[in-house]
Amino acid sequence: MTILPERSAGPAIEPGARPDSASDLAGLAHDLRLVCMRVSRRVRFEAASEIASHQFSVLAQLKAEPVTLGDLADREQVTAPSMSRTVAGLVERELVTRTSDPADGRVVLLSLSESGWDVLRREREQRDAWMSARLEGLSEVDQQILRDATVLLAEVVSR
Amino acid sequence: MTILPERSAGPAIEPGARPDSASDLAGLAHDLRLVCMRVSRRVRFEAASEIASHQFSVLAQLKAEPVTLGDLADREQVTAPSMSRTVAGLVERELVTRTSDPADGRVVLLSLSESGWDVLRREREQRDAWMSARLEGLSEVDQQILRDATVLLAEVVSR
DNA sequence: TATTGTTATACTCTATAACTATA
DNA sequence: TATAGTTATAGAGTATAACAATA
Repeated sequence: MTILPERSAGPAIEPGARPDSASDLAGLAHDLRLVCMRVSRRVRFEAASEIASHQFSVLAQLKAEPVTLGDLADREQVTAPSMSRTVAGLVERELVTRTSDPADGRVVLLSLSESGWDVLRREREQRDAWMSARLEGLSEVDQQILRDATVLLAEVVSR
Repeated sequence: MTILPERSAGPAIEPGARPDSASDLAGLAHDLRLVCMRVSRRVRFEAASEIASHQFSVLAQLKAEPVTLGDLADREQVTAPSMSRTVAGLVERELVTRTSDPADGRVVLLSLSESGWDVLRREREQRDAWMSARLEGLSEVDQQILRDATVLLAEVVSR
């Protein structure tokens, strides 16, 4: 039995024309993808944000280490001019710091400021709070299922 | 042991300053949210699309039944003028059909055209293909874990 | 001469305000 | 007079093309 609509097997997408096949991998792929995207969408919509989505995404890229503008553009799949502008806004808001690469004068290294960390932390807390509210009251057994699934998902998504 | 970075417990977000607590619900919420959002992001980035994200989102809203412009705007969390314009583009591309509500002359009912269904179907197939490729080769046990988790996630996200 | 990044310009998506048509 | 939707106008984000600085 399929819990989510629009199965990928067969040409029919219309309601009522869905084959029953949660036991095949394609069916799992569809249902799992859809539910993940629903989580993502609702988190983005319902966890009130103080920063635009594309800006937050850039901040998140700077968590681990300073990144060049070109790398940022690649990771976010936008052009260099576009990223240049986004970064300029973040620098103006003092969420991101620009430094020159001592080894190559052309390169600009971008890193998070203290305020940038603060924004990132608050945003994360709000998003996690939304998710925590959803999981509230789940049995230990169900929690363990989700824990195991999280490990699996993290593995397969890294492929 | 936490598999994903940036735990929500405690003030520290910096790498290396993460407490170990995958056994609490907050930790699960964080890890699960993050992996769902990663799936969503990679699907949107890597499953090549023939249609812009916000346009696709509107098409998806029209799957079940005709929807008014105002309802569409609410669901997509944009203003009516913005949705009016988005819909105008979809109507011009003949992916969406406009009809008048026989009961109320002010209301515009929007529904999917045949081409709209085609686009939706192709997009869904590409996204599912991406996800299927990730799940390829998973053991039956692991598949069952993900199936159970999908059911659980669908339930809690509906809350 | 090639590469990194910015500036110039145009197009799209979004918003608020003002307008039209219908109830 | 209130509601559903559109048009007018402006503010961002993004793209391509042209430019500046450095390697």
